[in-house]
Amino acid sequence: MIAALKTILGRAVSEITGQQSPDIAIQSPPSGFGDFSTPIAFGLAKQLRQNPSKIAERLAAAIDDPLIKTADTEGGFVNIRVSDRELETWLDRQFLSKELTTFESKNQIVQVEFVSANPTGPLHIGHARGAVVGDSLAKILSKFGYSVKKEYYLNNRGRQMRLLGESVRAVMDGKAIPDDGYKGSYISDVADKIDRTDTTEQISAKASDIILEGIKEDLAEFSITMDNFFSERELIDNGNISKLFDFLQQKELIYEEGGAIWFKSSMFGDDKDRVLKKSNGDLTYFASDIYYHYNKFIIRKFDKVIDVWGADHHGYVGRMKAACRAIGIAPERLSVVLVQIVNLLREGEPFSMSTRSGQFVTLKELIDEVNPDAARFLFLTRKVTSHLDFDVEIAKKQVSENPVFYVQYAYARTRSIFKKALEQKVKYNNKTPLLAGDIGKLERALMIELACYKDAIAKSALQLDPFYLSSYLLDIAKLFHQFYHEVRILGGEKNMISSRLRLCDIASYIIADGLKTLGISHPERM
RNA sequence: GCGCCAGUAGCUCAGCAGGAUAGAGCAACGGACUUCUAAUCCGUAGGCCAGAGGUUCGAAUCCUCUCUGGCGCACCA
Repeated sequence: MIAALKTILGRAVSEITGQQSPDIAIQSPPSGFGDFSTPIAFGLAKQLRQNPSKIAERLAAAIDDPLIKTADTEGGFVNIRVSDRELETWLDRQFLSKELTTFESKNQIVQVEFVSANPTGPLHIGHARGAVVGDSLAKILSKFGYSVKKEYYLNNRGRQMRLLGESVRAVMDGKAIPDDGYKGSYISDVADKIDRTDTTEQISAKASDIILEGIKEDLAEFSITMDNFFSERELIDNGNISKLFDFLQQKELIYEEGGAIWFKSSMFGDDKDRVLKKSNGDLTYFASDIYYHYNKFIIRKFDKVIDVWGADHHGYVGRMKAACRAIGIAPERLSVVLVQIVNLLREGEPFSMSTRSGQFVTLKELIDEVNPDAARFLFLTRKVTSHLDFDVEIAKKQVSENPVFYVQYAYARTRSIFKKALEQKVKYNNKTPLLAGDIGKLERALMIELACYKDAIAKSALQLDPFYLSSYLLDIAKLFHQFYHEVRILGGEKNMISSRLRLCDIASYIIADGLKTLGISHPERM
C-alpha cells in the first residue's frame, strides 16, 4: 500500500518539479490528520524557492488517483485519506490473487551464512540471537522474492580442532585436559563414543562430527534448519587454495615479507596489510575466509551474500570487504549484518561464557525451560544493532508475558471465530464483499494496516532486520484485538456478519504468514 | 592511544537520509466478562531524549567536545 502511495505521490512531485522524484517518506500522521502523510514539501522548498505550504498545496492538487479520497495540507504536510471503496477493492483483489503476501521473483540467489560456531562444543545462548536473526532474515528475503540458501560455515580444521582432539584424548587416557584445551563436561560424553585406538587426528574429526550432530539437533528444536554445512576442512585440504594465491599474485596484490605472505588490503580501505600465510607455513583464518568468499561468489556464483556475525567481529568487516573488492566483487554484493552482543545476566549479575572453560548455558537448556517461540520473539523484537541484556532467570520467569503470545492469541481468535461461525451455521465465502454498509473506525484502521503487510516485509528485507516485521505483527495484533473486543462479529445482520468474517479471514491469513516468515508457530487455539 | 556500537518513562525498547503534541510493551494505579477464548480491552500516571556547545525556519535525529557502558584494534581462532 505504501509502495502504491509512493508511486502516486511520485507522479505528483514530478509534475511539479519536472524531474524524477526521490524516494518519498510516508508516515502515519497524528490522529485526525488522515491515514498517511508526507513531509516532502519541506524538502522541495529549497529546490523550488517557495514556501512549504504553497508546495504542499500544489502537490495536493496534483494528486490524482482513485485510491486517494482526499489530500489536504496542514503547515506543509500533505495528509492523505484513502477511499474506503478503493481500499476494499485493493485488499480484496490482492487477497484473492495472493498478491497481498507475495512478491515477484527477483531471479537472484542470496546466500545467508549464520551461526557458523566452531564445532568444538554445543551451542550456547550466546549463539541464540545470531541464529534466530539469521534464520528469520533468510525467510524474509525468501518471501521478498530472492532464492535463499542458508549456510553454516564449519571451522573444522586448524588449531581449535587439534585442541579438541587433544582434550578428548586426555579424557580417554584419564589424563588432565591441557590448559588451553576444552574442559566442558560434554567432552567425556564425546570421548565415550570414540574408539580408543584412533589417532588424535581421527579423534578430533570424529569429535567435531559428534558435536555437530548435537548442534543440528539443538537448532532443529529452535526450528532452524540449514541448507548446507560448508566444511573448511574440505575447502582447504581437498580444495585448491593455490588458485587464490595465483590469482592474487597475478594482480600483484600479495608480497612476501619476513617469511610471511601479505595481502595488500590497505589498497582497498583496510587499515593495514594482512598476513595470509604465516612464516611457519600455516594459513591464517583470513586466508581461508577469503577463499571461502571466493568460493561463494566466483565458484558458486551467489548474486548476494549476507554474513551474519556477532558485533564482536566488527573489526573484521573492513578486511573482508577489502578482500572481496580485491577479487573483483562489487561491494554491494556482500552485506555483513552485525548482530549486537547479548549481555548475559543471571539474576542481575553479569556473567560471561566460554566454550573452552566449559562455563556456559547451552541453547538446549534454554529451550527446555523457555518456550522456543518466546525465546525467538525476544530476539526479533529488537533491532539487530541494539544492545540487549538477557537475564536467563528473568527470561524463564517472564515467559507468560512475552509479547509473542499477544500475536499468537490474535491469530487463535481469528480461527476460533470461524469455528463458532460454523457451529452457528453462518454462511461465509471469501467472495463476500468486505464492506457491507458503513465502515467502522476500527475495521478501517485494521484494513489499512493489513494493506501494509508487504511494506513491512520490504522494510525488513531492505534493512536486513526482522525487527520491522515483528513490530508490524504487534501492531496488527493490537488492531485486531481492539476490533474483536469492540465489535460483535457474529452479531447483526447477515451481510455485516459476512463482511466482518471476511476481514477476520484476511487478518488471519496475514498474521499466519507473518509468523511463519519469522519462524514462529501459529497455533489454532491457545 | 585509535576505531565501532550505544546512552530516550521505574524496566525493556521504538522513533534518528531533520518535520506536526517524543511513542509502545512490561511494572504501578483505576475500570470492563449472564453475550464470538479476559493470554483481551479502556483509562490514569510516568520524560531537562546522558551533558555542553554549534548548524537550521525547525534538532531525540546532523556536526564538535565531554562523561558513562559494551565491543574491537595479532604472523589468535
